[in-house]
Amino acid sequence: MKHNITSINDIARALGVSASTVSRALKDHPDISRETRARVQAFARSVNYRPNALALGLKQQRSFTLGIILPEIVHHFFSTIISGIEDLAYSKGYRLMICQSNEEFERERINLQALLDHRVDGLLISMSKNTFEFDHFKHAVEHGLPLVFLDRVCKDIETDRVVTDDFQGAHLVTTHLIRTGRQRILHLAAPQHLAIGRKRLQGYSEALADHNIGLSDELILQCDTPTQVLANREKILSLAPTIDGIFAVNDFTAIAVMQLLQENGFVVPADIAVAGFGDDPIALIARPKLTTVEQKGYDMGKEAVRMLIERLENPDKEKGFETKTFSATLKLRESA
Amino acid sequence: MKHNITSINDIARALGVSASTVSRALKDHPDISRETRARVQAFARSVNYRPNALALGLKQQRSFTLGIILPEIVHHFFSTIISGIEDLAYSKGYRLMICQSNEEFERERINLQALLDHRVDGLLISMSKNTFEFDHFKHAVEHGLPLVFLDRVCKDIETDRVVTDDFQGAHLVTTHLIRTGRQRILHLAAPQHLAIGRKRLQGYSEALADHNIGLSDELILQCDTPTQVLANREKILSLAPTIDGIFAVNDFTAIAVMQLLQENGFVVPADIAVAGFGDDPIALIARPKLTTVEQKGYDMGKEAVRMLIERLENPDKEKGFETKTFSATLKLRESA
DNA sequence: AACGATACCGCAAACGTTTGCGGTAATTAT
DNA sequence: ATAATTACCGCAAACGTTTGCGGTATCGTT
Repeated sequence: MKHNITSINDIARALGVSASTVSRALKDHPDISRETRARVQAFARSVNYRPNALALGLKQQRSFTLGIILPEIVHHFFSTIISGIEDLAYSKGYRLMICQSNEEFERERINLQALLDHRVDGLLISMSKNTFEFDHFKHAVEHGLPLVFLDRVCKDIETDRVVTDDFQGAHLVTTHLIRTGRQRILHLAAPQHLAIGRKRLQGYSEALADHNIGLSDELILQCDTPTQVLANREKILSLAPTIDGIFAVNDFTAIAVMQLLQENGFVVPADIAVAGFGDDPIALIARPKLTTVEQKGYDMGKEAVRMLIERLENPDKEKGFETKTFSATLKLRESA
Repeated sequence: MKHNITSINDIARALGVSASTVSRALKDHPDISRETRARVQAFARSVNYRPNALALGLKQQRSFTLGIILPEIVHHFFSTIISGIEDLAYSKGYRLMICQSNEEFERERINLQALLDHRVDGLLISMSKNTFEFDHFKHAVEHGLPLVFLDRVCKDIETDRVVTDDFQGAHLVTTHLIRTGRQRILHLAAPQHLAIGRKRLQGYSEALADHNIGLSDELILQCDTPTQVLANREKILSLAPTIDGIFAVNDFTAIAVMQLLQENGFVVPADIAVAGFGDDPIALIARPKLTTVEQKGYDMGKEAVRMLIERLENPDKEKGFETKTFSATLKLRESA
């Protein structure tokens, strides 16, 4: 609804000049006399004039808005990403339109379409777990829209990416488990169509191989949420007497399995060492405190939006796509 | 930058009709013949025509965008609020522009101004902890923009609100502590210019009074973050031998103080019972599991956006402002 | 005095969409 | 045959902003 907001046309009428004079005066354009500029600026201040971003966006073909699609906002890692994005975007004068896909392909597609309709200047996307088809991303990129994939990247689309060195992190933490005497390590894995799932499993596998420990299929379980820990409780408990370590693909899953073990008489880390991936705040709250791999959500978010804004503000600079890989850091605590 | 996106004008040229014909045909307007409507619609589909939301917004004076300002996105409670908002907004066809104030008044003010510039249809705001002056809210409301305050409300502005029954929750949990034998209960409070801080302290005070227990100023400490628990560690540890319960204003603070006590030889809940407010996932991760008051962020977010959209979609319905108060539920676990 | 240059402002089109209302041809009623 | 009505489409203005370019008055040079 019309909110009696003052426009350039209103100012023009009030001062008896044209809208183009007002527009130029507000920009301190030398074609407009100093006197007229001063009159217009003073009046604009007095009526709290603010340019309409919709009109500006239509005229300039820029909306100063970035579109973000993440799987789940409540997931701590994703909320730190958003926080990092928002902090830098705010300082650079960009607004954020944030959507969550809730791991649903269709919702991701519809949200992406809506962001395109709103003429966002660029996109930051972490792909849904259930996205197996990428035309919606292709469509966006074909429009020349800069897009940075974050964490959950789509390998079919050539574009900038910001990821954690999942392989390295998994390798580090598995190596740590082995070097502290663990030999039979269960890996609670993410779905393998996700790069992070694959790379963390690869890191785990390679670390075992590096220590001449054979890979055992029965020690790899797809289980990447607390809900799935519950769903797999019988399996996990039947394996428990035969293992001495667990590397879970994220902290929530690690803590869920740790608590399951503790509730069933196992002592962590004495009986079974447990490690996660993420270094969420819960890692410090859990007892024992969780050994995990730090994942720098905030910094990743900041870097992703920095890369995006660099493309937006240098559109003619033909720059090859980059993948920025954040190194993983092992956080040694009590659980492993 | 122009992304070669098809406009109504492009379709009009291609089909040899006028833009107004195309616009009407796309809306199945009876003034346009069936044959022309069919031709236009088929062509629009074939070129993936999508209306430009900026142009639509300018013309219709509606942007189908809601502005949200919250203190901190990484704070679990706020991320659940966003999730609730986003789920309902998505289903009703609204986009979200989300900003965080980082508890800074100036950033809240600038973010609010930017949302107004973008002509968001309505606002959902949880006030910054450091907001003591409300002209920026008044300015928004004076423009006739619907605004719903969430959780951290501003009492000087008449508008819709969604809150937790902080008083009731605090009363419930303090009563529980008393009824399980605790007599000297430390309250770790939020700043008193925040309604939630005041009401939770009031609930605590009233519960003590209800049980003929005198209120002691030395048992009220402003301390509402883990960082402040560290800052107040000497004070808390000097009080510890003289108290038998703690009611902290939020879960993070409760768990931080619980861990401080445990690290200094106290047993929870045997020596000192500890309760929080919020029922974040960390409540279940902490050991002992935290007794706390459930705060329904997701449902509050959903309700807030429902109220906002109801006003947007019924602008002529003169409806008094409401405050929806979500009841608090005590979650009894092991820490108290 | 005449001509050229400059200061200062406004016209009009454009971005993309919607819609009130008018024009014209075809159809229907008298 | 003529008048009235209707179907179907387009013109033009509007939402709010920007900007290329032209008009006019004033000033400076010859």
